[in-house]
Amino acid sequence: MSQVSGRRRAVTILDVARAAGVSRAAVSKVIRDASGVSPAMRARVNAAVQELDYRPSVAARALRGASYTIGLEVPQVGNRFLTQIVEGALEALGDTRYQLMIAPADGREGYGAIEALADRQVDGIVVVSPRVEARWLERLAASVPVVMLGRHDRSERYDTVVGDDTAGAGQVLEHLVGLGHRHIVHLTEDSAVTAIGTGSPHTLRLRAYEDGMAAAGLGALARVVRTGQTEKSAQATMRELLAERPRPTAVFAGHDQLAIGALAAVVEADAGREVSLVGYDNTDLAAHPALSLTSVDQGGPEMGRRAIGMLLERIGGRTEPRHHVIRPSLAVRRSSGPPAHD
Amino acid sequence: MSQVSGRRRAVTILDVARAAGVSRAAVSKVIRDASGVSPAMRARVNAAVQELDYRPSVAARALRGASYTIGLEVPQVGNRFLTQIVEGALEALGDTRYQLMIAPADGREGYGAIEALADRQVDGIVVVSPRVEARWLERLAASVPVVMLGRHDRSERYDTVVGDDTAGAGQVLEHLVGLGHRHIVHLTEDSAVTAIGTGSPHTLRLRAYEDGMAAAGLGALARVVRTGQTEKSAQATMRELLAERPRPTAVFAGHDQLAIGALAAVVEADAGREVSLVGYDNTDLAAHPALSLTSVDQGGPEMGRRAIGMLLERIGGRTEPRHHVIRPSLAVRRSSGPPAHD
DNA sequence: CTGAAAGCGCTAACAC
DNA sequence: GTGTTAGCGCTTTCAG
Repeated sequence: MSQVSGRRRAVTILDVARAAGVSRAAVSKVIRDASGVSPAMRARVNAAVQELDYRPSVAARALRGASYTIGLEVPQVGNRFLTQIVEGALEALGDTRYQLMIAPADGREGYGAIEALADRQVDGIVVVSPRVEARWLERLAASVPVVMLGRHDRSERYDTVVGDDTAGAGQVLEHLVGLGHRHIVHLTEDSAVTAIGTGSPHTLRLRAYEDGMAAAGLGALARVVRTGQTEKSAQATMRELLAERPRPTAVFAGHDQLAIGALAAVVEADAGREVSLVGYDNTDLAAHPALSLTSVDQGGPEMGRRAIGMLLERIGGRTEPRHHVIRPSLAVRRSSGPPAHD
Repeated sequence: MSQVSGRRRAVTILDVARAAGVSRAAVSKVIRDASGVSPAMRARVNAAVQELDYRPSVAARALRGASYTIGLEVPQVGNRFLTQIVEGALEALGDTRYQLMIAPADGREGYGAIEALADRQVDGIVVVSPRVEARWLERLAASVPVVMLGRHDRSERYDTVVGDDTAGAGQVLEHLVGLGHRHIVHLTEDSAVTAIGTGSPHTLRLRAYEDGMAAAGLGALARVVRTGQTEKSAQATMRELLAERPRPTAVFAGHDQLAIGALAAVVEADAGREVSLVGYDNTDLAAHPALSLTSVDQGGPEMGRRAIGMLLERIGGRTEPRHHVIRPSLAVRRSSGPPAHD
């Protein structure tokens, strides 16, 4: 009806049809460039579209078919690693007709953001939060193509893209042990994150840490310290570690955000030369010379690109699941070095 | 009809109505908790909703009325300042029934992301990119509530939230001049950004820089250096500045990302004590002890919160425009100090 | 090659 | 208080 609070009604396909003196169906064909339209009609319709500045309603389209929207659920907008994934995804979407929509799940627990995406009839969903039940995800995947990032358990219903967390953490351990460290602490998020079945990346990193310590004959020295998921809490936890005597000589953080928080405590205590620090994700910040954080690169942008690629394949009709594993590599920087005292 | 490539058809309101033995309208009323439903019916319907795991289609709803979606257009997903805005926005959306959807405009120029949002029938749009023509925005605002962030020119059609860039940059100049600096360079993005009418934040910061220099009797020493929008390019530009003799003693960067890039060059050259650096935005990184960057805080989260507040008011019916200005404050840290040699 | 008509899932009038 | 009905804007058979 009339405009709500002075809002203008949008131009519809009917307006265009009338202006061009053709049927709605004809307009529809032209804008989708479907076959079966004469050049003359195409020209008339296009002119009318231009003239009226017509834009098809995605909602109406979605009701019939596709919304040309890819949804990406992210647990935390501020997370640099996720940001890299998004950049890769955008790149892969490039000039397809699909638009990326990011639904932030910040704070609110549960599946709200993912459901919001599904409710909006997106054509495919990339899920990043690892705290999602596999069952639930399978149900979701029954109605819309899904690719899950960073989850190791495989499903018949959805695709996955993961880094090889075991290998990555293994490289860290080799590096630190190789430098001569023995008192190596693993700093990771509280157990909620490492307890999600065996599939969570952080669980695997934790296992690999324990295995690596054991393999180096340091099993008895292995020590896992939990902290919150923010930089601030990692900083606070690291302060406590630095107050201990003897101090651990190296800390392997579960991800860069924790590592960067820990680094803050190290800088405060001016203990840079005494304790080595290694992160995971090789966030762009890690390379900053003021931080120079040794970190495992697991190719965030590549993950994003791959995820989109798989989704587009699914949308295109593929039904067999695919699972892609990315090989990580360690970027060694100044935050790690030989222990000060042997 | 039947499922596309094995995809399950979603439960519709009709399924629920049948299961509950009532009409579709009744179901609709219950799920929107509109008035005029008996407790008994409400119970039956709710049971059926649970049973079938029914979720209303947002697309279908949008066709009639609201999509309960707020769109936020961001020019760059990796930008920490934008991230803060998003966090504020999420907070303000809290437990309203509105869902935030972020449309990243990364890279692609033009209004693609904003249009994508509008096409998807969002109930309101927050626009962050300052490179948008006022005209175009006014047209958009005629069909959907819009609030524009960081733009100084006022419109009758849309709301705005801005920091007082002139005051913020003024504080920086006072700070640096007060410390005794005379060779103060302003590092800002290439002219495309500072040339968008008089409304762009960066134009105002630039003006305030020039005015501040002049007011301090340093007009002749004023020097504006342009760089790209990435950390890397700021770093490269800063390297060149550091290679000059005499070096500038202070650099005021147009925003933290540039400042952080510049800081990388400073750290590389080990010139930390010789050149002061000030940023703008007071990004969370600025507070990190390894960077400790002096920066202007313009309340990103507050901007996000305010923007959402205004949008909800518009959606609620307000039609007169509102424009909100946030007072910035300077966070002084170790990156700025008195010049080494006078 | 073109147009008429049915219907996607939902809401809002309006009858009953 | 409850159900019927007419669309919202678009795509898609299916006749012509």
